[in-house]
Amino acid sequence: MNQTFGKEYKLCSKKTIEFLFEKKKTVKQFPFIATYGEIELPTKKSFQVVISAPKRIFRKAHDRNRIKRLMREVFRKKKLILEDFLLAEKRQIALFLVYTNKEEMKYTVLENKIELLFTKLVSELRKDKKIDKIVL
RNA sequence: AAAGCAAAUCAGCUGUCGCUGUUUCAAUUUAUUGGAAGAGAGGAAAGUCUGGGCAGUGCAGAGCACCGUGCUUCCUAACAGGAAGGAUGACAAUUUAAAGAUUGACGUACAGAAAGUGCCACAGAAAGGAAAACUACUCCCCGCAGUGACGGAGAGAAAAGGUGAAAAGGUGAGGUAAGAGCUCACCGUGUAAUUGGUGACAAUUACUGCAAGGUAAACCUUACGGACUGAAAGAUCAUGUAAACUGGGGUUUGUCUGUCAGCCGAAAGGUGUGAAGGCAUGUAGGGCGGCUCGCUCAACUCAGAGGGUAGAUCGAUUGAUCCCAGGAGUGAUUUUGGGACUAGAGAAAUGACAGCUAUUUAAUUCGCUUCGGUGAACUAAAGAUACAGAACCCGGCUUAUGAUUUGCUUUUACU
Repeated sequence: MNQTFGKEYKLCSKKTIEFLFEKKKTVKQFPFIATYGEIELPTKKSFQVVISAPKRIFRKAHDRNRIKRLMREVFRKKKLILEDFLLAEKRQIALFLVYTNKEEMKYTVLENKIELLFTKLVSELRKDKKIDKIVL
């Protein structure tokens, strides 16, 4: 199926990012930390994401570029896990993904890790919905 | 073969999946979907150290302060950049009795120290005062159990020793009690003239002298130059409202004009109440990079218009551009002709994976060998890797860097 990962998946709105960090719902799977939240987005895609490598750890610009490219690549390959779930449920989320390791890791390792992260995230989202129903 | 310098290039191909612009085709739901073609990081994109373009703010002008630069001529849009030249420094070689001279590659923040102020530690007798006598030197006088390589007092003397980064021109000769630019020769240094050079400066000649140092990346003086901010600059559009913006009226005092209205007069004219205009002037306030002189604005009111919102578009890539050829110039550079369009993102694209080719390392075999190595074949492993990612654009400087290719120079080996 579709593996494209274009501009529409990119989260740029400062307001949305502020909203994410107010809520502070996170899922951890080394070497990633994902902060997420449900919100209505100005796009037809089911999620938008910020991909980040901290400047504190990676001083050189080309190192940061390398990490972000790897993260974007594995995200693109594995995003269907998340996207299929969200499409089925007809929900939209915003996501802020941070790389926390101090060194570059191999592509195949990262591919497995992101898969684990997505499955965790999906189960968390299921729980959230149950809680919402109870409240309602 | 090695080293140095200069220049060029940052691999390519195939497959799968993607990213950002551009052009284009098709479909429909008319703003979306799908497809095709072609483009997509650097020599430093870095440091943000400099010079400009561009933009905004400010600006009558002058002085001071502040900052920068500092041999000459040239190049350039400009420069703290570059080219050519001059001077100078220590080093090496040659030469000389020595001082010095010549050559070479390298370095120089290379204006002024008789405008003034400050500083020059330690050592040393003396370190800036036309200075200084410690040892040793010379002369003269005195003393003595001692007649000395003795002791004391005076004078001369900066040549010798010692200290120091530096001791007051150097070397040789004369001279002298001993010495001293005291005198002479050569050299150095200062001043002046002449000649050569666009000039920095050089050469020659003459002369007074040689007691009067260094430090200005210490203050300072002098010549020249310099507004400040920075693309998150700034412009336009959508929404429809501020204290910022634009326009009108109003805004100190005096005096003049006699244009308009008013008043007096039959009129000529007068008056100077209001309006208008000209000139002069005062005070408190705002503005003019930090200060001074000086200049300039108007408080209030009415109307127009608009702010925020990391929104969209422009700014933004056709330019002091790049490539090739010819001409000018020692060169930096410039000029003529022809050709090219070569990233334009926006929390920031240019990628990931797999395979092959180059190459590197190791082992084996064969050839050559000065026995150090070296060339070829084959096998295995690694396998495009250094420094590093455009953020408005150019010129430079500095720093970081692995390879491959080409040219020049030097050294070594062989012919």
